[in-house]
Amino acid sequence: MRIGELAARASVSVRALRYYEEQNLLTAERSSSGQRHYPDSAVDRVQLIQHLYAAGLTSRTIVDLLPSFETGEVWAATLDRLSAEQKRVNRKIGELVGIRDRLDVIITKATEAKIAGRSCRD
Amino acid sequence: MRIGELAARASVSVRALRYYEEQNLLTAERSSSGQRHYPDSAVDRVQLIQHLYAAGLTSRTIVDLLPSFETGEVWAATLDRLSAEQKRVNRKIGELVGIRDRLDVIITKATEAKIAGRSCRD
DNA sequence: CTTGCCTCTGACGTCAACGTCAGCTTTTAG
DNA sequence: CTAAAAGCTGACGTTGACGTCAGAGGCAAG
Repeated sequence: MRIGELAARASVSVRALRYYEEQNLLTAERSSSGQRHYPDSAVDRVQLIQHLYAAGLTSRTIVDLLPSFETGEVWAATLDRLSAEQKRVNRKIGELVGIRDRLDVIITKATEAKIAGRSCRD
Repeated sequence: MRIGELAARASVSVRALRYYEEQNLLTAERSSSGQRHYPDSAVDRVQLIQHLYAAGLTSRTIVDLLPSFETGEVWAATLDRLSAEQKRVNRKIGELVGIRDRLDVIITKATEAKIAGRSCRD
């Protein structure tokens, strides 16, 4: 498939896909006229990349760790980085859960007060 | 306390504190010579701000929602935004847990392979 | 053929949360 | 008193993941 279709199927912009290629996160076959052509598997790859970005990993880190995600094979030197990222992600989950709980408390209180007709201004 | 001490106690930079003031997230008394003076409670406030940033909230959003966090009192219009942020945070937690689990699988496999002496290159 | 959409390669723009530097005043330690 | 440390106000720099625009070429439909 060409870049537009991949962008649509993976829900990212065309620009993002070209950027991923620039960062060596994604490769493409080229047609004789220079257009990029991707296999179906590229959709999953792009979505994985998106999830890793969302988890706070940088392009540089993703480029190092992506092979491990796809092959399951891990170099010894990579294992440390994987563990480091795991710890980082776990810390971030903790932070987010903390905020979510505070939001829960506030929202619950406000909703109860609303039902009771108190302390919820307009 | 002055800005340097607050920065140290809240583990942020002096620049960050001035930036928070610029964004109306933090106010300070001024001495006659113009120096900022903060109450002890500012430490907690700054740490809360940091956590909200870490949760992916923007300055604009924090400035709107911070009063709710501190007073527990919620305007009706604010309640929707709080819920929206809560949903966003919950989605993000889900994403992070997904990544963490994939990291778990990879690391566990790699570690077992290492123990067994297989598929962990150097 | 040509119209209209897709794609290409640069290359500059954006946005948020600060970092950093300059030049100056205030406070503190000895 | 004096020098170092800390504070002040602009104002420009940084970083990452793209957005956007210009100018040119490619491709299926009528």
